[in-house]
Amino acid sequence: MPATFKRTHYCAQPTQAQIGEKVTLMGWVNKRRDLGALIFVDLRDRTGIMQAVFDAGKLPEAAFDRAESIRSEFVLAISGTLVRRDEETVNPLLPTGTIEVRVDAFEILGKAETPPFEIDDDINVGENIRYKYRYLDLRRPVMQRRLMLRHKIVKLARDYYDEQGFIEIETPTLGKSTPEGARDYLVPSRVHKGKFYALPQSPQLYKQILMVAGFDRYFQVARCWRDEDLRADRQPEFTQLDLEMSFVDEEDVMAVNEGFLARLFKDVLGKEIALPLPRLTWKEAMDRFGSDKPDTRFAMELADLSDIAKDIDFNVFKGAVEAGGSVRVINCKDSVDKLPRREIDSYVEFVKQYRAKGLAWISLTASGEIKSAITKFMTEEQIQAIFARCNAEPNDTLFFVADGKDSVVYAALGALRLKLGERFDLIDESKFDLLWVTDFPQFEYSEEDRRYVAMHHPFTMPKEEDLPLLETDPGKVHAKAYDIVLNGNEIGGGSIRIHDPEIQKRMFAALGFTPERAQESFSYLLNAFKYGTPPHGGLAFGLDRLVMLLSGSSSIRDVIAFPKIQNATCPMTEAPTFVEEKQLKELCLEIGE
RNA sequence: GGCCCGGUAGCUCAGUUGGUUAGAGCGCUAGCCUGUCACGCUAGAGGCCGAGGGUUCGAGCCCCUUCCGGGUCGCCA
Repeated sequence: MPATFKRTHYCAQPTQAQIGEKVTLMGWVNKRRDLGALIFVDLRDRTGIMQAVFDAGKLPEAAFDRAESIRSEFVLAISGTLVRRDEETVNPLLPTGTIEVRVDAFEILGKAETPPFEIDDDINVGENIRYKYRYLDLRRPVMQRRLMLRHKIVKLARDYYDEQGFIEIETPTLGKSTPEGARDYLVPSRVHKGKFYALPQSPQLYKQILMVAGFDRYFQVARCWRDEDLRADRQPEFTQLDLEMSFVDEEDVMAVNEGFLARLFKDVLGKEIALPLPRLTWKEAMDRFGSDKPDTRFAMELADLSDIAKDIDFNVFKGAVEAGGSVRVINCKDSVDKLPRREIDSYVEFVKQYRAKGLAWISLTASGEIKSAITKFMTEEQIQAIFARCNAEPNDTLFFVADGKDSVVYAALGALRLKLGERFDLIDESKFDLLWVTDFPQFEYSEEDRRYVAMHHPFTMPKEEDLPLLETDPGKVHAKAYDIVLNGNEIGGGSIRIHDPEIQKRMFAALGFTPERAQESFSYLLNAFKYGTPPHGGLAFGLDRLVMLLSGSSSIRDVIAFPKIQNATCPMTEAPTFVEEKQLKELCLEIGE
C-alpha cells in the first residue's frame, strides 16, 4: 500500500460539508464512463458510490493514459478535491449525487478480469454461478446490506439478552451422536478408531446441563448442523440464537423473547409491536389455517364440515369421516370469474402432492348459479348448511378436501390456502404478523417406526394435567412447547424441559426407549440431572430465517455469506471433496461406493 | 427416493409444424467523443444449442438414456 494514499473517507461518507476538502477514497470501479478526454468512474465500497472525475486537461498525460486502462472492478485509491456538481449534472438517484471527486492522483491497487456477471442489484443470474463467484455476488449493494443487517441483528440480540442477565457460553461442536431427530453430520476420530463425533443439531443438551451447572440464564449464537435435504429456508449448517433459563415457566420464556422481538422490530424496521403477542393453540392453528405456522396476514380460514358430511351420500365425504378423519373447506372469495377450469384442475394436482386423494369444489357464480360435480350428492339443506358454514356468497369458490386422516386434510388445504392467497394477492406484504403457537402435541405417531416419536424433543415437559395420559393415551398428551411464527414462517421454538427424572423415565418409556438405551444415549444428561436440577426451559430462534424475513429476502441463502446449494455442495470451494488416501488410512476408513 | 420446471454467446433470454449461414439485450474488444451517470456513435470478437444414443434426406426443436440447476413431497426430534 503506497504511503501516499491514506483513506480519509468511505466512498459515500463525504457530504457537502466537505466541499473543497482534499479526500482520499478506496474502492472498486462500479462503472466507468469514458467520454474521451473526460472519464467518470463510480467508485464503490460497502457504504455506497462516489463519482470520480479524471480530466485530461488537469491530469498529467501519463496519469490520464493510466486512467484509460481502468476497467470494471479494478481496485483504486483516488485522491482529489471534493467539489459540488453543477446543477444540471446532479444525479438525484445517488445519495452522493450532488458532489464528486476531481481526481488529481490515483493508484491502481488491483486489476480485475472482466467479471462473469455484472455487479448490480438487479441481476438475474443463476445461483450456481453466483455462488461460484460468491465474492463478486457479495459485492452487490443489496448483499452487503443483508449481511450488515445480519450483523446488526446479532449485535442487538447480544445486547438485549445481556441486559436481561443472560451469559453467552460456547458449547462444543464435536459432540455425541444422538438417536431421534435429524441425521447427524459425523466426524471420524483419529485417536479412537471406528468412533465418531457428531456435529450438534442444536446445543440442546449442553444448555440444559448449563442450567444444572447454575448459570441460570444462557445465550449463544450457535452454529448447528443437520444432514437432511435442503430447501429455500433450510441449509445443512445454520445459526440459532439459542437460550435457556432456570426457574421459569412458559410465560416467562415467552415474555423475555417477545421483548427481544419488539426491540428488534423497532430498531431494525422502526415498527412498534404490540405486546403480548397473539397466541393460538396448535389445535386452533390447524383447524383455522391448516398449519402449525399459520400466515395470519389473510383470512380464507378452514371450516370443518365433518358433522354435515357424515350424512352426505357421497362416499368420499362420508367415508373420510367414518375413518376418523374429516371433511374441510376453504372459501376463495370473489374468484369464480377469475378461475378458469384449467386452473382449478391444476389445484387438484397440487393437493395430491400433500397426499390428498382429490379436491372437490363448488363454484357459486355471480348470478347465484351452482357449478359443481358434488352437489348432486347433497340435499338442498346440506348445500345451504355448507354455504352458511363458510359464508359463501356469489362469485365464491369452495374447495373441499376429505381424508381419513386429519393431517392430510390440514396439509392439503393449508397449502392450497397459501397458494390461493398468493394467487389472489391477498397477502399484505407490508405486514409483519407475529404470533405464538402453543400446546403442541407431545408426540406424533411415526408410521415408519411404528411408534410415537417426540414432536419437539424427548426432554419436553408435558402439560401437568396430561401426565396421566403418558401411559394410557400418548397421542392426547400436550406439551409445554411453543413456536414463534412470523408471516407463516417458524422463526423459533422452545419448551419447558423435564427436570424430574421420574417423568423423564416415563417419557422415554412412552417413546419406546428401554431404560438401558436411554441411559446409553443420554447418560451425561441423566447423570447431571441426579445432582440438583432447577426447573428450566428455553427457546431457539432460527437466525437465518429471521434475517431473511427482516431483510425481505425469499431464501436464507441470501443472508448467509457462503451457502450450500440444493445438493449440499459449495460451488466456490467445491466442498465436499475426496480426501487423500493417507488421511483415510489414519482414520482407518475406506472409500465406499 | 418421487413429482414439477429449466439447461442455446461471459450473463439473461428468444428461437414458429423439424428446413439455408442459430439471434437479441447487456457485458467485452477497438476507434471517435470534455459533463456522463442505462453516456452516445461506429466497427468487431464471441456458440460442442449440457452430454450420449436414436428417428429422419435433414434435429437447438421429436424419442430414449444420462448429467447439472431450481422448486417441492418424503425427510427436517
